[in-house]
Amino acid sequence: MLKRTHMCGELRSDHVGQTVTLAGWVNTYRDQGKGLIFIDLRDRDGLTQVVFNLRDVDEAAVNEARSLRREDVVAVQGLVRTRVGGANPRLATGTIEVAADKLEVLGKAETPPILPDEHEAEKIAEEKRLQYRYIDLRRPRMQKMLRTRHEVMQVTRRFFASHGFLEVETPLLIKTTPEGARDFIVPSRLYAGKWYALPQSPQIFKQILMLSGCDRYMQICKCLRDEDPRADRQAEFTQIDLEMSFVTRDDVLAIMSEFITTLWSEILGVDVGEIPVLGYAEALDRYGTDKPDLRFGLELAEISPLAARTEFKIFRDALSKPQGVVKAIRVPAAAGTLTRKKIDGYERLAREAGAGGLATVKYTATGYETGIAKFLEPIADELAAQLALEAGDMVFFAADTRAVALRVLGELRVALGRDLGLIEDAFRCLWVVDFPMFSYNDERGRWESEHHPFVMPREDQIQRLQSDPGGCISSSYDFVINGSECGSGSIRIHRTHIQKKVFEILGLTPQETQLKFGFLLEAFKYGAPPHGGIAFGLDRLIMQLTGVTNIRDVIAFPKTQTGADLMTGAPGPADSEHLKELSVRVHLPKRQIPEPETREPKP
RNA sequence: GGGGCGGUAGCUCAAUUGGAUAGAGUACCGGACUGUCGAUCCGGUGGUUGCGGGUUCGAGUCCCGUCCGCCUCGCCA
Repeated sequence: MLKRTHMCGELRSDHVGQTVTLAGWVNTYRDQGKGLIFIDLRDRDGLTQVVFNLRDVDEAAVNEARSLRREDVVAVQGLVRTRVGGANPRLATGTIEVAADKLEVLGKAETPPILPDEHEAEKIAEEKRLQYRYIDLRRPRMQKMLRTRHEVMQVTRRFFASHGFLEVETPLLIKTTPEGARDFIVPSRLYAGKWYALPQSPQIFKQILMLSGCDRYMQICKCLRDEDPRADRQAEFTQIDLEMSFVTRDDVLAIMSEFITTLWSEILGVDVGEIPVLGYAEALDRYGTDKPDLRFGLELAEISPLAARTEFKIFRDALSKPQGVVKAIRVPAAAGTLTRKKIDGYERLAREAGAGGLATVKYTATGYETGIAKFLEPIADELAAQLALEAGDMVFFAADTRAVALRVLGELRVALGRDLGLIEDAFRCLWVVDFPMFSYNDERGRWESEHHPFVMPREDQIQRLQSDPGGCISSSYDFVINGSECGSGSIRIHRTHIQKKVFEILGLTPQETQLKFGFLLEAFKYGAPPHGGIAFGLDRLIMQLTGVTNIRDVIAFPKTQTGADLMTGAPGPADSEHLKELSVRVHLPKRQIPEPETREPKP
């Protein structure tokens, strides 16, 4: 076999005169007839033009080159020389070419079902790209993604190692934990009828590591949650998981801010600047969400006191509800640009978000026009002053319970920012802190953890666990970048009596607590340091760093929305022998679930 | 589980109100061409219109069911 001497993106004018050997895939071929054939050879590094010329090589080699087709794998030996036909400025190697004298076909390709062309990739059905992932991954952009992902992992390990973190692996086959997402479970062969769970996160193990004196832990680990995927969510995903002993919240935020700054600097050469900290309540009030996109303004305004002075029934009805509010969003200079159709779309969006409708008004030099203009007369000047209105602005109103109004305007804000082109090309990070400890689930009639059951209340809030669980503020924090939640953590409970109290609020009986978390409570008894940490969503960080909106594009081998792997055909059936060993019997529901189709390439 | 969009040649798409032999680009096959570079030019092969049923003289098109993919709500401590 011809041994490779260089990569396909490597050769420059400096190499002219050298005899080299390249190996890779035939990206394109251009047969000029008689005895002149060009091959663009591709590997993960780039493209190099190889030329077969009857004037330089024997006829057998030219004939073999003539039979080359796209995606054939070949090795080529030849002389690097300046291009006879002029440079190609679109290629990094565009000034040179390799004049082949030896060709070895290492892997002849059948006609490929899809081609790894960047200009085609956007059009090819994702189903096909997933089915033939090995071809799709040959695209430069996908190679770039794999490389970026690799670099992020390298930077991460280097950063945390240099800050005293130990990389420790935690088990995949673990005990199922109640609450949280649905677990994937694995039958135990040695304990008939018993099951392992796959981890939703290494949460308990990393806390145990703190009790074990590990002091600082990190791991890049797979987490599995059996819930329906979304554009930014897979059942199987990767976390950068971290935990530190003897720290306060601000200690964690400081070092994690430094990590993010380092990451963006090393991967993109971008300075993300000081990362601001925003309270949960303030984030909701100003942006209608706990993961605000700070790349544009359009902040929400609270106008309940003014709204109360109008005769508008929608406003008055909303304000008479418990937690009723009227909130407004000023859209600068939108009166001329927002079409009727767009505004109708926003009204539909508002209804889908739970609102009864969406009140609108235009502000002009002569006052309010259209929509609910007439109702605003009693508060005309004060409203204009509070919202700092200028002629040409529009205002959207949401009047409902606080939760609904915030959700409606929060979603509207994002849609407006996008539609009006207000989103700046930048990375805007922030920490959101001071989340509530619990939220009340009306359906289930009980308190649930806002984050998870091991989150410590903020130090000044501990007594509220007893008196006012709903008002109790936690020590947790979320990392948000450009409106995407990419990390989440907290200071943990390390005192048994507080942990027991939290379990009690969550409705676990002492017996259940003992059964499910007895080992953890026991562990706390024998010397537990205060500790806290965070987990970053690696996939989401890579999405931000590579500018893609689909999590499947940053995972080498992702699954579909129904949890299938279109390349391998997983999930598949287990044979009955195997099931018998595991003491598992399959009991299909009445409506049979068909096997996922295995996608064998046609012969 | 709900809502929305989509599925026609290997790939990307078209096909009028239900009407004749389902077309185009590209890939592939054959031919021409010694400086191309998303090569070009000429010719050709290629179809279970996702699958099953129904309505009709006639279905890619209409109806019912079902499968697959994407977006989304629920869900995601």
